[in-house]
Amino acid sequence: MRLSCSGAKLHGLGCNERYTGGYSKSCIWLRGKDVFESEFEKNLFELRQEKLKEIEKLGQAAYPNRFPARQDETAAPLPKVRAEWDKATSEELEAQKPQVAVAGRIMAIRAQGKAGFATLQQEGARLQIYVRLDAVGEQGFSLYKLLDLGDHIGVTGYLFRTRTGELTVHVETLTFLAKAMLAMPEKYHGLADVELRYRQRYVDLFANLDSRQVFVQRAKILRALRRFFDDRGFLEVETPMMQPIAGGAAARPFVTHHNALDMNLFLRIAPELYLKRLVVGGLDRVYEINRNFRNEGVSTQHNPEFTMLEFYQAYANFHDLMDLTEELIRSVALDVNGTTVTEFNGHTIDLGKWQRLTMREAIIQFWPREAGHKPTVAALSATDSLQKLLQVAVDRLEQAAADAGTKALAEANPGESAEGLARLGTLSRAVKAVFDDSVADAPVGKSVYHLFEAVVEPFLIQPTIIYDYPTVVSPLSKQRPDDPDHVERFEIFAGGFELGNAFSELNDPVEQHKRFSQQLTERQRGDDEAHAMDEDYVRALAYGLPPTGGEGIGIDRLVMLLTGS
RNA sequence: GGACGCGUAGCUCAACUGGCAGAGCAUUCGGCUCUUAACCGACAGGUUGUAGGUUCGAUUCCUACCGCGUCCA
Repeated sequence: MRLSCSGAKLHGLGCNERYTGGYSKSCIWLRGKDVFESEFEKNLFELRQEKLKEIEKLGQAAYPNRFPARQDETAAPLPKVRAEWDKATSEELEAQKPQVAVAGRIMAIRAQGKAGFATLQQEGARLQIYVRLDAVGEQGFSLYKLLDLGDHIGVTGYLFRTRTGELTVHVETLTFLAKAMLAMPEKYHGLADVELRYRQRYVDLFANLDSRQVFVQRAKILRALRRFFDDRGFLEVETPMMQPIAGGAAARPFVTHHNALDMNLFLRIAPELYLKRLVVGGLDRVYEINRNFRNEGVSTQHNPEFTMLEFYQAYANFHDLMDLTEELIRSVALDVNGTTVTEFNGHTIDLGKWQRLTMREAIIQFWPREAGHKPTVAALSATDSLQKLLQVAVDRLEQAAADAGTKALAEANPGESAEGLARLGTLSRAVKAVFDDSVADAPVGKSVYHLFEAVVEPFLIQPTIIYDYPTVVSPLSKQRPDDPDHVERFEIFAGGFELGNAFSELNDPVEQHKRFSQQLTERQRGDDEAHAMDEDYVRALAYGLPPTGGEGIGIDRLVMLLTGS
């Protein structure tokens, strides 16, 4: 049940830091007969092939094997040149005439008769080159004239500054490296089409430097996470991606087929049950950073595959994990950004300052004033009092939403009230849904949980730990010794969404079997995301799982939060 | 699944109340030896998402479908 009870939640929003090409039905390069997306592209491709032949006639290979630009160095040549010489003055360059050899993709090209400029890009860095007929010779200049936006070339020459002060390579030799056979995105607006940006991530990457930056930041975050766990004696492991029973979360799985065994397998929705099997086996501290797959809608804000960190620590409980989590988020933020403060969705969020609330405290604290008097803990603990409470709340919220609508119509200046109106509309619908669900024979804990999701979760902007979860929505968590209706579980929130989920692991095989059976009941009541029975997991617990705390954190969301994307 | 919006040249976008479908960039050709959204000149580029309807006439109005976006579920 790591991340989380409404399967769609945790992997929501921009998974835009990963390569995600290929979900579209639209024409894809080299698939079937639709090689080209238009006549224009087809003509361009043919034209560029002609140009390639011309380039070969100049004695250059169309697809050479290498460009010897200091390949032994650890840093790429072009960014290195920029770093080394960016501050050198025109006079210093004039005196030294530093020889350089750089390669890159042509991102801009401006020819003017017998001379011209181009901008090369490598590893996100750019450097201008200046090509003159009298410096590169007839053959070199003929090659320059055959170049297109997007081509890869290598040049040697010396550095200087132009009249406008830009660091530039005065080219002496030009080496053709590879041709762009398709048109680059429009140079001013760039690649704007969002769907294209996702489908053709490779274009987005070289065309939009901020797109590249998210990859770099993501790698930093993953390094920081691994360092954090490695330093604390955790072992990184990889558990099965294909599972006979897709457990550990509430979500619909993808199905695949194993031919030799002639059996269906599921792509995992969570690694949880396998990681705890490892703890049974004596790997006391383990973590895994890997993909999960959940069979739901596809959009730019919703990816069916997403990355999750899960970790387990034997002899720890959920209190220990609260401390560890705060430390983890704080230290990763400091590692990556040098500060715990981040800007996200117009909010300033301090990942170094946490508050802790029980679920019922949070509902009381965030209770919308339009919904009437704040409820009491007692009212949130029994089915009939909760239903009465919800009935009043729904009536008040619907009335408030209607009043706000009338008022907005009456006022000439909608601006601020429109926002309040949207909030009230959303709130009243969400609470109404909880009310409608609670009327049946649903357990009170489930309604409280859904009420929390409706009135609290979207408003948890600053980092918050919510604990005391109802047992009924937590089939893998250990009950509180003093209150069997609640479990030792917490979730972490920031920026208005769930970031992670943790609990003291249920390690009593008899109780675990009972919980799985309860889930089967929920499934029969129509909850097709309720957990399936996993007898082998119960068997593993029967060998003895030490008291253990476990947690899952959604990496894509953490990246969004830390990069403000 | 619902509401609203959008769909016009390769890209970004115009086109009044229904009256000859346009611009910038990119492409092609010509000119230009310090440009940088280079500039100047010329050519080319279109089944206005698809199918139907209203009309003398539809990019424009109507209906259905397809695709995309935003909000909601």
